Amino acid sequence: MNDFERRNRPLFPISIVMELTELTARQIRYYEEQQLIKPARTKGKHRLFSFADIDRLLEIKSLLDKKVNLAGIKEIFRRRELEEQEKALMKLKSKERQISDSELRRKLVNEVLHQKSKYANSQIQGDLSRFFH
Amino acid sequence: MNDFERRNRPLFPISIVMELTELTARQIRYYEEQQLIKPARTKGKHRLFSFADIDRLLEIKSLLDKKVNLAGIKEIFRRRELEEQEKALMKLKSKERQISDSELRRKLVNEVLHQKSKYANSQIQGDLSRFFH
DNA sequence: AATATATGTTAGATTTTCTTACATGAGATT
DNA sequence: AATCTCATGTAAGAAAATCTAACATATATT
Repeated sequence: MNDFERRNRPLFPISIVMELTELTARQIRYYEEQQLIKPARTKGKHRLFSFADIDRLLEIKSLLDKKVNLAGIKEIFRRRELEEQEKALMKLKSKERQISDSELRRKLVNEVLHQKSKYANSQIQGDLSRFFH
Repeated sequence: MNDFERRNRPLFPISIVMELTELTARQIRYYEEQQLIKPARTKGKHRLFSFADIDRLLEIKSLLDKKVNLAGIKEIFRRRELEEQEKALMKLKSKERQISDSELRRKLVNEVLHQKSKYANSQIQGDLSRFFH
């Protein structure tokens, strides 16, 4: 289980989340209705919250304190997610570059080891060849 | 909130603990009956488990796999708790010793600063006193 | 004044958990 | 072999927790 899975694993019933966040059930459900959080559900439709959900709720609370309305909070979250996607993409690309770099290096080493250099048939080799055999 | 409080905070309903430990409700309740765990309760008597409880349950499971019976597991837990109490005591004592050491140091410094040294009225001071005032 | 937003409250239905009691399979004991 | 003990399964009925939906309301916005 990686960090992402640990943070997003559904674990907590609403009663515990109420305690941890000092929000009412009504507030929590309303924020879900407004799509600021998407807690998991049991088979019986009871909500199950993750650590990530709780963090979000705490942030919602703090932003509401700063008079940001729910639309604003939603937008803030949306932007952060875009940023994070962006970052993930950059990371992926950088990994791809790394891979192709190392691939390139591997090929070059291979060529050198097997004398498949571009210059294998070049003037230079021709020029030097008289010193061999 | 310190580490102890974090590990012992009642958070999880039995359904989640069942998932995390792969134990049945019957098993979990039975282990409680045998006093191997003591989960907290809500006002309405529903069990609430902490991270520490979950760790214990996983250990119970692993020991049962090794054919240790519940009495054995209980004894193992009891011994570990005694050891831990022991350690906590040693730590406390060492802290006390530290405190009395620093107290002693403070007093010595105080004495030196205020010329309350044993030697304040010694020959030596008497000898040097003629060079002053 | 009318509207929108965020939250409170209540009611009835559904889900989850509780306790208690009886059942059972595998080993240990007689 | 019969009996006992231990750990677990299963079922029933009660109680607690959560759900959704609806209506209520205070404050801010238009």
